[in-house]
Amino acid sequence: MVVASESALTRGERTRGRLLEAGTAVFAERGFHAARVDDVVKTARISHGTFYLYFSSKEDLFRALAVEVATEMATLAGEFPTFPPDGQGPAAVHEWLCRFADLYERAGAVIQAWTEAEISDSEFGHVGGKLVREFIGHIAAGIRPAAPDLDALQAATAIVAMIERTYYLYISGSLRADRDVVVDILAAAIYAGVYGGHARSKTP
Amino acid sequence: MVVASESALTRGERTRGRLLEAGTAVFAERGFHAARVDDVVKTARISHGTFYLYFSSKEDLFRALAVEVATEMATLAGEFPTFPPDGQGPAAVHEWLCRFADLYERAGAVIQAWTEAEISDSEFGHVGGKLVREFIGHIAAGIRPAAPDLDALQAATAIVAMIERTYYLYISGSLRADRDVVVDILAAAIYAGVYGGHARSKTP
Amino acid sequence: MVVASESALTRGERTRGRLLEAGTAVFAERGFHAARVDDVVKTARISHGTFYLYFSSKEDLFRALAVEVATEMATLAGEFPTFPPDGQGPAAVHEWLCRFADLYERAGAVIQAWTEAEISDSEFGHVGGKLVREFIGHIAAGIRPAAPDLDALQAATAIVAMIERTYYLYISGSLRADRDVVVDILAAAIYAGVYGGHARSKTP
Amino acid sequence: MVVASESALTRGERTRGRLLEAGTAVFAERGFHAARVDDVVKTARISHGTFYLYFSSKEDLFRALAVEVATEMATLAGEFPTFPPDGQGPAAVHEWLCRFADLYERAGAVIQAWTEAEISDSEFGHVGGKLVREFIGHIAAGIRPAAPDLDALQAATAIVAMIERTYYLYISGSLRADRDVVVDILAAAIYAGVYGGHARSKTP
DNA sequence: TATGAATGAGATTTCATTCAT
DNA sequence: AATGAATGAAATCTCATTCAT
Repeated sequence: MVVASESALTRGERTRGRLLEAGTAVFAERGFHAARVDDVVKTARISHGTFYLYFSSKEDLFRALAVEVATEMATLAGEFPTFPPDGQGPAAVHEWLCRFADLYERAGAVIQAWTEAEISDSEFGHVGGKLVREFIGHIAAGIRPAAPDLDALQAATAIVAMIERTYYLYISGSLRADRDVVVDILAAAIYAGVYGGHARSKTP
Repeated sequence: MVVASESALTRGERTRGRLLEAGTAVFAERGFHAARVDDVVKTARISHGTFYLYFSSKEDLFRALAVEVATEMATLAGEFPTFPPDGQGPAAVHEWLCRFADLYERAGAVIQAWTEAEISDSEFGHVGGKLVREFIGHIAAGIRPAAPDLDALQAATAIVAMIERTYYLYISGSLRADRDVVVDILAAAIYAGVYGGHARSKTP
Repeated sequence: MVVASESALTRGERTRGRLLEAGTAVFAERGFHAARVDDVVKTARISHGTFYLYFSSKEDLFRALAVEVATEMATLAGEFPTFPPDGQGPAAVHEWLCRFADLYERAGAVIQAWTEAEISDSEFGHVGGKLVREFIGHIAAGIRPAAPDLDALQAATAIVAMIERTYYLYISGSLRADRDVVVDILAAAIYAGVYGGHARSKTP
Repeated sequence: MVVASESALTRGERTRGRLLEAGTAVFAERGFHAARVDDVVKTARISHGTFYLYFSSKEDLFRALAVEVATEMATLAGEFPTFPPDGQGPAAVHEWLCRFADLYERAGAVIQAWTEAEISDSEFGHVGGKLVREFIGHIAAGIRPAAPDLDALQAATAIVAMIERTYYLYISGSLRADRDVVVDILAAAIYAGVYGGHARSKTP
């Protein structure tokens, strides 16, 4: 029998995909420890048994998600714009921050859960630490030309910390501000830090 | 009858204190969800039964610790130095950051656990959000005189986010830097942001 | 494919059934409060975990049993014979009392436990009260034609109370009498009460 | 110092008395198994330690209460009026049933708890069985002269069962009737059973 | 490839009882 | 005679994982 291959994915690949999606949703809602495999399989509408055909454990599912996110993060970090020394190019940073916001909105939950998992499990901690250092390195490379007199690595550290936690506060609802405002806050702070001037808000 | 050594604390108060201490240690080591009451009572060297004389559940113990930490945080925030408009007073901020570091070193675990608990439990989330906004408000009050042309609340948001996450990265080991360096990074970044200049590191 | 022995019950249904049976036995032996889930699962030869797949708690298992018993009780009550006005038909009451005895022997434990549960839990109390009133109503309907001059509902109340507690005394061993004798006592008492005469015992 | 002995009871006796009172109340409200020593000492407003100065265990307290009740029961049973053969003396039975009602109202809880305790503990069971047989014996002695042709012991069994459970249904709220009506129902049923006639209700 | 019933180790919580004061 | 903090055995319940179908 000839089946028109409408879908490029095998059944197994689709099941795996649904589990990854469900995992993202459940880890987002409940965090790593509080998330139960039961929640994941109910969300994905598959059985417990099937779960273990694709992932060897709850941790394994998380690892898979974390790898996905880490890859996207690394890619995004590599695309952080190089600051020209003359203080030009604010639009590029602004646009990059928006892309970061998109990613964080989708994957912030996994990043949070990472933090949570990190405490007890050293493996994630190491991977996470490495990712953070890589991320900082990329940002440092971007700002170095603009301000050679400040320690780019140190400045980048502060910038990364600020970006991550500001988005977290935004997502968690602690900050009562619009997303545009958040992006502006961050852009302004980065400019102030790197160029020593006060970049004014873009959105009226 | 004269009592030789009148203890200032009753037996019960001492036991409660030991449980709070043990709780801090265990939440620090394992995080909120992974922490077991069993770990807490073993650390405090008391029995399971006694634990439930003082706290109705693991959540209840956490709540008590969180209130303690929140109080200390609020106090510290209220003592953030006011920036004189002439760019003086770096020493005061530096000293304040050191005090924050002390507090974070002691209580960071509870703050992390707070984040973790926040996801599923709305009560903590609300309290946490309120605390963050208060904290930001105090910092904003401190920097407002120095740079009236930037939105102090927005700047304070970025600063608080940066401070918190930078210390977190330091404590979690993702940053391979000394504590002095971390304090310097933050001080420099805050100065750059507020005064628009590059405050150079104190430690060579 | 032809399945050799198609079981009418799924595996799950059989497990649930075994738990209900085990519950009846354990509540019978130890009463409601003293019964431990551990006893039930050991009797049913299944694991603790499985128990909680079928019942959310010990109370829940009891509820299920109570519903079963209440249904049987209600059915039996509905079949109480109508007394012909001429004092005929002792055999029918005698036979009905035997059926009640059978039910009480099987389910008396649950009825006792009901009483026990009733004290603290209002839900069971209400259900139990309703069941008793229904039961009394059916008996009242049966005796009304025989003795229209006595308040059938009041007489039925006394009859039901007497039946229940007499069987209880018999089951609990307080009465040192054979079951046949117990049935005779009750039949005689009911006849005496309803027809105003002394129905003599059947067993010499 | 001379103390006017206003109270004939020592402090210890008063404490013991308060524990007995509290025990009655708590067993009444929660039943034997669900009653916690904590409830008893809180009700009596004494400490856990003191409880164990007077009673060696929760069961011991119950035993003491049960003995009190059993004694009162036995006394009351001994005062059941003798039925004259001519069908006179309804007033005496009516009055006796009222006294039983008083006792049951005060001590019914202990009687219920007895039933509950009986299941697991054989000692109480035996004592309870003996009490019931004694009780039945006294009632049998009372009705024997009235109706020599019926087996007085069997009739008494039915009467006792009926009385006990009817009051129970009344106390537990399953019966929605006034106490006077309950007494009347029982009196009527006893008369009908013993004299073979329909004794009509006393209360209009 | 999929199912879902079953498992059992381990977590939380309760409460009768003891003991130092 | 009284206190109440502390105990610990035992009970309830959860959930990641396995396994027979």
